[in-house]
Amino acid sequence: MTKKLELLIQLSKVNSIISRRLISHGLSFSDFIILHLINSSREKKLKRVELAELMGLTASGVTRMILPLEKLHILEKMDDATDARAKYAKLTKAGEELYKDANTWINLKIEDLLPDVKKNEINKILNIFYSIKNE
Amino acid sequence: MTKKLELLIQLSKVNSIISRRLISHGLSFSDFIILHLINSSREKKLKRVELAELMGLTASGVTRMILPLEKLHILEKMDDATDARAKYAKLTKAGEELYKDANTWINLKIEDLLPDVKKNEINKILNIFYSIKNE
DNA sequence: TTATAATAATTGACATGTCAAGTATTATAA
DNA sequence: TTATAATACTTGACATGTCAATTATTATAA
Repeated sequence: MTKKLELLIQLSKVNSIISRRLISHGLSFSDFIILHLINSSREKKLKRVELAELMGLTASGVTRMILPLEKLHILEKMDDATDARAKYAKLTKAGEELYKDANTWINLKIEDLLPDVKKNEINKILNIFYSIKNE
Repeated sequence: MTKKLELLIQLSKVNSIISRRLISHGLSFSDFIILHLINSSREKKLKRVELAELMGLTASGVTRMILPLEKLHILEKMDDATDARAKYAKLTKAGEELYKDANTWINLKIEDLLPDVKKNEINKILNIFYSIKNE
């Protein structure tokens, strides 16, 4: 078997494990990623297409992920001033609080999952990941 | 933001991209992984719990993944001689052919996705992945 | 301009899982 | 033995996506 295939199989396994273990404050790990990406963006708001690109999902998937977060008033819609097609998602006040709490908890949990990984190892892996383009 | 969180977010993204791009011969990448793990096992058969452990899924998820593959006669059930609870999944003749073809195609595609990754880099990443235990 | 193409988002139908509970069987401790 | 716990698997109800088609709007080329 090729090493690269083994790598992708283990990556899939790790992703499943991570997704099941990093659930907190009523948020799936994917939910948390959405909050995190919005909070980290320059203007604290992101369009569906931007989230889709950042997460490697389809725009459709993002629409479906965002919907329940809006219902729970964790995210809110915002129109784009110059493009009537686009809709931004941004954190509500409650969303910001929730994100802060979840972020603290998740980072502790991650330290637990990956205790001995060196920063330069992480950077090497990230460079490989960044090289994988979405089509 | 912590580097480790960034790593897990990118891992999730890469997993999504991989899952959408490595579809072949009517098999999802997860389907292919099942076939691959069975084919790579010593006795060319695996129980649901074994597959679940190897893939980082729940036994329930494995049951649901295997069902359509059995319907298509790609996999077949086998009873365990010494434990009436257990059911093995093994490749049918058609399943073996399908696996061979998909394996060739997928390895080419992977070479495309990860052209410049060195073997020793892969081994380092694998060691990190192997250290992440499923509870 | 104005027709044509491209982009942003959503929707219906479905795939691929999870979790909690249930069934059947096997292992263990009294 | 035999009651109790543990294991292997499945199922109902639901979450989290995909793909293909559709609507609305914006960009581009003639």
